[in-house]
Amino acid sequence: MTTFFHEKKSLNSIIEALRKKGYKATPQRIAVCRYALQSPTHPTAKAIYQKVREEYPTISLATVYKTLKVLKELDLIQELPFFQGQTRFDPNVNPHINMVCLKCGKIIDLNNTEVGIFIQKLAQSAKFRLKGQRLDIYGFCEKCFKG
Amino acid sequence: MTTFFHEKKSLNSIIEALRKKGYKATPQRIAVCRYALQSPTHPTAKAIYQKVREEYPTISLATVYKTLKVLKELDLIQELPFFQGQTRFDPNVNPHINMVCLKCGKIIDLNNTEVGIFIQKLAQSAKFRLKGQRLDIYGFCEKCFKG
DNA sequence: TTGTGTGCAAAGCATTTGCAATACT
DNA sequence: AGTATTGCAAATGCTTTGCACACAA
Repeated sequence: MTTFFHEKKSLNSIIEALRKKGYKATPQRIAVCRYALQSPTHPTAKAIYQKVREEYPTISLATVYKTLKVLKELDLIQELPFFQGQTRFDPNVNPHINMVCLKCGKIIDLNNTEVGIFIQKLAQSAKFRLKGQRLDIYGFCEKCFKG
Repeated sequence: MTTFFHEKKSLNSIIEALRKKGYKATPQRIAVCRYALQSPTHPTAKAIYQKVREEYPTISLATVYKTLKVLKELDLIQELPFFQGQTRFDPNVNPHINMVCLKCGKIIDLNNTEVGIFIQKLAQSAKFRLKGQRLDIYGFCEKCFKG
């Protein structure tokens, strides 16, 4: 079974998760979370910054980076370093495939239930204690291939 | 079936591949190829530079980067951007799993024949024209988990 | 011989850090 | 009130680029 979208976290659960670990739920952090954790576009830090600045004009890029670091620590987000210093952030931390189009640059998540099982079996056979994964496929999406 | 090592390319075939595309087979390039294409350690550009400099003291980091760019273009190497600006280079361009140990930092290739078939099927079902892949699993290798 | 490649130094970027002022809890 | 966080500017580190000289074909 394959689906294309992941479950979005509620803001309240995020605020709770921050406080539980001793982090303060500042308006800047909440704004970054709102965008970073609910965007399906795998945004870069800069893209998050520019979006959040629309409603929070004084926020700095440094704050965005610091917040992303916290979200990573809380396991609410996954960092995906790409080529040319393009690091993207993925709020889907479950085993899934990032389908990366080499033409339009879009990244679509492929949430396939078999994926997790498959890598679990592989890890087990190599006596590897699995903690996370990053599964990218590169190529052309249907639209770009046809066009 | 799973194996841990990939077939190493001969230097002659590499020189041929360079010339065929109009690139000159300079001693610097050959030295970089010898290390980058035959190392199982997924070295960084800097590590390649330091290794090659042992026998070629005048080589510059810029030349290493330029050579790696050429090797990527010739599809002889895969670039793997990691966290904290750590970009590693993998001479194994066939579908395989990079088993990344979060403790010792070692990356071991898992060449499993099913992997390629599995992602091909997934791509097909999503009408995605597959060109390449990057499949990482993160966790602890047997040695680090036991110790 | 000719145009590509090398090596150096400088530039370009993404990300991180130090610190004084600010504001959550 | 007390301490973590913000925002700025500077620093860091990887990678790229421009250019004069060297060299592979």
